[in-house]
Amino acid sequence: MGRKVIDNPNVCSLVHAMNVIGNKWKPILIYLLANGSLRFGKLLMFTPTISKKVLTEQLRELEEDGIIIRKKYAEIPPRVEYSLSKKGKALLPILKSLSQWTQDSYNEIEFEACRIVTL
Amino acid sequence: MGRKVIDNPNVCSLVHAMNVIGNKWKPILIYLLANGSLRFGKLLMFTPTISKKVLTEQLRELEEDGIIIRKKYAEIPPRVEYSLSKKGKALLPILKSLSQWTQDSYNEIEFEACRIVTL
DNA sequence: AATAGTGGTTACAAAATGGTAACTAATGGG
DNA sequence: CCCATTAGTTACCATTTTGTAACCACTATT
Repeated sequence: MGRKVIDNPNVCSLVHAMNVIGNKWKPILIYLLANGSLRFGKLLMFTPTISKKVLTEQLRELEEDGIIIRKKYAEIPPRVEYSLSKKGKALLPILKSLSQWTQDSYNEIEFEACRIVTL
Repeated sequence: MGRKVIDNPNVCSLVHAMNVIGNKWKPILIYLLANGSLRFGKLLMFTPTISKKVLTEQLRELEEDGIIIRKKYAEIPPRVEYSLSKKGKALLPILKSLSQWTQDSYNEIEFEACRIVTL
């Protein structure tokens, strides 16, 4: 009589979604790209305290998962533009509703800690 | 000329939401409680490979964040029932749409890895 | 007196994630 | 020949997260 397992495709898909977007930086990066493409340098500026290394890693993973598109121009100095793919854009309303959920569920004081993190 | 910062309340709230649900076990636990309360032992059984220690930690954090309710009965052997709070229930449609997003965006092969994890 | 059952706790270890600082490649301009 | 610019890479380290195994408290049952 072994341990029961999850074979629920909904739970499985949810786990997958979390693997794709559920970490410290990815939802922020996706949100930043909501209004169009941005260059590496801009993403670095707009994402406070992220390092080049970690930004590169996160962008690579998002690209692998088909969330963003990386367009490299053959210029010197280099120019690279990141934008949301169709999959990525489909995520926006969901991220918006998550954001809204926080705003509906917690008052200012309760998530003050978050404000500090992002200042 | 310092680095720019995020003061967007939407991004901030999204970060908060991810702090609350964006890890390996929490979305699964919330999903498991979608259809009513479950005892500690059942949650342990239905969440493959989670350890008692980690399950306890996750449940405590979800309780602190107001997502679940812990009801302890004064019985021997002990009985503890976990259920979703109002905040927790409000999360369900969002988790469902995340799950749906995966199912719309990735084919079976692409998230086969996830199936293996949950078997 | 020993054991089972439930919901934990504890000390410890391993793995995953995130961070720092220095370095690189390629080219135009002074 | 040196410097600036951009988008990285590299080696190394710190922190956070997750996991393992043993133990505990309380009572009923054998």
